Amino acid sequence: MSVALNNARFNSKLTSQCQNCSLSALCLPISLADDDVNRLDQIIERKKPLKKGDILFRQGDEFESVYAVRTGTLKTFNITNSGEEQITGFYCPSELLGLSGIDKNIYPVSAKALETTTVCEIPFSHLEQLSEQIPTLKHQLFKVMSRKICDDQQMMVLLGKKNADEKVASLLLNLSARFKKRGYSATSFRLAMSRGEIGNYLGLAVETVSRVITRFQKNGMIQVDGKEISIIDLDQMQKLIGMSEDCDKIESI
Amino acid sequence: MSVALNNARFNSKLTSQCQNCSLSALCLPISLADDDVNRLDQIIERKKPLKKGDILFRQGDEFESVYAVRTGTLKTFNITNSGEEQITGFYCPSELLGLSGIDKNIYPVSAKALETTTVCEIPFSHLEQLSEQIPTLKHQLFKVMSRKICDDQQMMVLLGKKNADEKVASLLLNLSARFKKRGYSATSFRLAMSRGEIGNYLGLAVETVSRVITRFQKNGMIQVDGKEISIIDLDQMQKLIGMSEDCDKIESI
DNA sequence: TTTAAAAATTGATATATGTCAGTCTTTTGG
DNA sequence: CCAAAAGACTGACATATATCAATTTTTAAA
Repeated sequence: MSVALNNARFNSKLTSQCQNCSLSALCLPISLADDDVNRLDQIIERKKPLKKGDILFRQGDEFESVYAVRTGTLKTFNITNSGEEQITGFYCPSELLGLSGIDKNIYPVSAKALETTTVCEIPFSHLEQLSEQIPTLKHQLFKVMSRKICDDQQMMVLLGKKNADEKVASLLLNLSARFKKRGYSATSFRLAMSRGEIGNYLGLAVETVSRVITRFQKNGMIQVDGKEISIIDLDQMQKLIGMSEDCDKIESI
Repeated sequence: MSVALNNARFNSKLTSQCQNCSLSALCLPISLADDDVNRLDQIIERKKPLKKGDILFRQGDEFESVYAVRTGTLKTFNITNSGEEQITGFYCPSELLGLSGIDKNIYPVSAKALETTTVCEIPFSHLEQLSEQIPTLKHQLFKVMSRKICDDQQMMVLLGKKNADEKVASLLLNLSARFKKRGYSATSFRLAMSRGEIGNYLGLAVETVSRVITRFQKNGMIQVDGKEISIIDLDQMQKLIGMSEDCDKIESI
């Protein structure tokens, strides 16, 4: 992207693709030296785009890589013994997925594209090796995993303590924050997932999700056109969930 | 402990405390060389016992250490904006807590002893440094964190999809498995946490927990005397939750 | 573009679990 | 050892959300 080149990095001698990737500010450890970025770049494989519905990895597959989302969205899920799908997360650009596979060398969930999606594949053994030579990278990895633990625990709070309204509002605000971080609008975005997937993720029936969204719209809190969402009254919404989503709260202290 | 000394390690030249700790098989990376164990040992501080109700660290405190439980039990929890406590985990001997603090350098939860408890404090900066010199240790750390992510996601499935019976049964079987791993009885143990704490953790009212436990007892599935629990019909209980708790299932493939 | 299939919405009803209240039991501190 | 407080249990009732069913809208395929 010429835009990407016309920034502060324009004068860099780097030739790496990571360097030129519009996501690098988010996905690269901030303080990696130029040379380190090049080394990281060399272990990354850019895979061809996934179409909607394509599987990136399957529950039970041997764990080899973690993936950074470049464009699009994925969901991770397990198939429970009773055969139902349980969604455990949604992944947007710049986010890393697959970390849960490290423990047993097997992915404990499947990952599926919700729309056309591109990812960078990062073979974990290489990443781990490289992290031996680059302490900052190692620390970043610890941080990313720690944040995931923190986020998942917030999700536990949501599932255990919140009512349907709070659950849906939390998801919308969470997505909003993630879009914002990537430089997109915090108040107007497109949901890549269906109402059914939202319900599955939040522990609600589809019908309940639908009703909550309708109610929010009648309240004038949001405006909805299919998958397009505009948050009209961000304040009210934040109040609704008691905003200070704990992990987030701490961030702002 | 003389018992500990009378095992295969008796002939070791190691003098470290970790080496002699009855938990070492669980808490030490299995394949650390003797010398590495000694180095690990040197960074660990053994703290004086916590009494029931004592706080190990507080939500918002600066993150400095992770802790390995030696004896006793702790819970981690956050105080939500509305002032309620939400328990995010219980920690038994050999388990590591505090990892969620790495990300923001602040503990996002508090940790409190449920009974008299001893822990080893492991300053994280030292551990991280040491992990640079001992790749196996680094890998173990990644694994521990990955497992935590995996476990938390299972918890999300539990909270989102399971009914009260399944939730309580899942917790009992989960505790059972953890006791078993440490060499204790898998079918007879003492709950360190109150019914209220169980309910809080599982997203249920105390009364519901009480009723479920009573029902299980009437079914002859368990026998209860206050906090003492005996699982009578493990099979039935495993069937109840559809056993193959996913992460566990994969382990057994 | 037309048609079939999938997803979303809405209403009526059922139900699991929460809430409230009272009692009994266990734990704890003096 | 006793008294007070905390925890646990049980029943009656309330309610949020699930389930079922029917309709409308959107998406995907031919």
